[in-house]
Amino acid sequence: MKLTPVMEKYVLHWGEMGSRWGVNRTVAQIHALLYLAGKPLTADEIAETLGVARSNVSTSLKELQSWGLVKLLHVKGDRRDHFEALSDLWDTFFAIAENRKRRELDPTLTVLRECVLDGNEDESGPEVQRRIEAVAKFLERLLSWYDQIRRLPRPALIKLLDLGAKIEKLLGSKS
Amino acid sequence: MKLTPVMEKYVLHWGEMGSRWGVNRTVAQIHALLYLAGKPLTADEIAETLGVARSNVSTSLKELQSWGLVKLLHVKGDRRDHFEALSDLWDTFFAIAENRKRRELDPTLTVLRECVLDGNEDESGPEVQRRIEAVAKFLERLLSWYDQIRRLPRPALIKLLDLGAKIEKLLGSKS
DNA sequence: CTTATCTTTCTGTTAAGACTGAAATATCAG
DNA sequence: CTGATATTTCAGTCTTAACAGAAAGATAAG
Repeated sequence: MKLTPVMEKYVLHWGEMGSRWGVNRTVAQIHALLYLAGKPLTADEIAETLGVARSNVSTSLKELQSWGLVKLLHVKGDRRDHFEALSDLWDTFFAIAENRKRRELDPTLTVLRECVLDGNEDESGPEVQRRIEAVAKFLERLLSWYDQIRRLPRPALIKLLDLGAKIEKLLGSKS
Repeated sequence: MKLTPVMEKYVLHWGEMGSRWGVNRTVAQIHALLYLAGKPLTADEIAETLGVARSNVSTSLKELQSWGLVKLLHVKGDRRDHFEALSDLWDTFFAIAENRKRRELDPTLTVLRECVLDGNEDESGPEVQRRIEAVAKFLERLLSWYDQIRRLPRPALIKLLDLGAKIEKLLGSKS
């Protein structure tokens, strides 16, 4: 698959952003490529297009699949695996958010709770304990909000987004 | 400054999370330490407490200040600089969000817009252009929402958070 | 069963960036 | 101005993680 200048720019930038977000550059590039391609590609095509080792593509695809961002499928009359990215951006967004939450936020919350529990038999005065509890509470609040928002039907989500700060009026009147 | 077991656990975990989020581990640890300390510390105290080089602390503090997460202040009768973390969690949250947005999302949006503009003289059919535009629009929407939410007065923010999915009802009735 | 094709795992290399310790610079007191 | 103290910059070392290439492992066709 040949990349046009714009496609290349998009793919390269996505890779760059990926590495800032703790995502392997190649993984991000592959995801970008699959998203743009809009049709299933084989691992070989990907490797050739991006100029990376075949083995690297294999590993990256596995990771993308584990994140649920890429699906494996087969094309009739072809033995090779083909790969395709999610096309819906909201699905993509939540897939990423969900994974990051699970890998980063959830463990943090666990540790924070442990810290709160251990607080009693620790010499770090009440002030420190209060601070740690505050962080725990803050994270819990944020996560529980996210969990609820995530389940909203798509139209409600969009409405909420488009409403923006005007939400303030609604809040004021109702609660 | 001596760390109790709980404080150490908190600081170490925060450092660990930092590195996952693309933040230097030491930077994150220092921030955690300052948050827990609740009083201004000197660079030397920090270096000794965390067991890292003094120079490393200097660089990290500079970064934390540039993010607006840590303030420099002086204690009467002491020539040394003292450092203190923001104590309000919402302020901290938005300081971090704001910086990440500026460093990561804004540049991405710029690139996406360039891609859309360059799309005309590019050979990558209309389907690819449509996809890139979709991403640009999605990001724009998200960012504009964030910009508005960020400005909400604290109580409104909390109300919004506590409301969670019940927001759906409000949305349905009003718009 | 055998061969051809495709995929994954493994190991050594390389590159990026964090970190240290030393040297340089700045700031204040006397 | 001089000495003492505090801070920053810099150059080299060390660590970590991405990556390529080779080898091993699957899987399907014939």
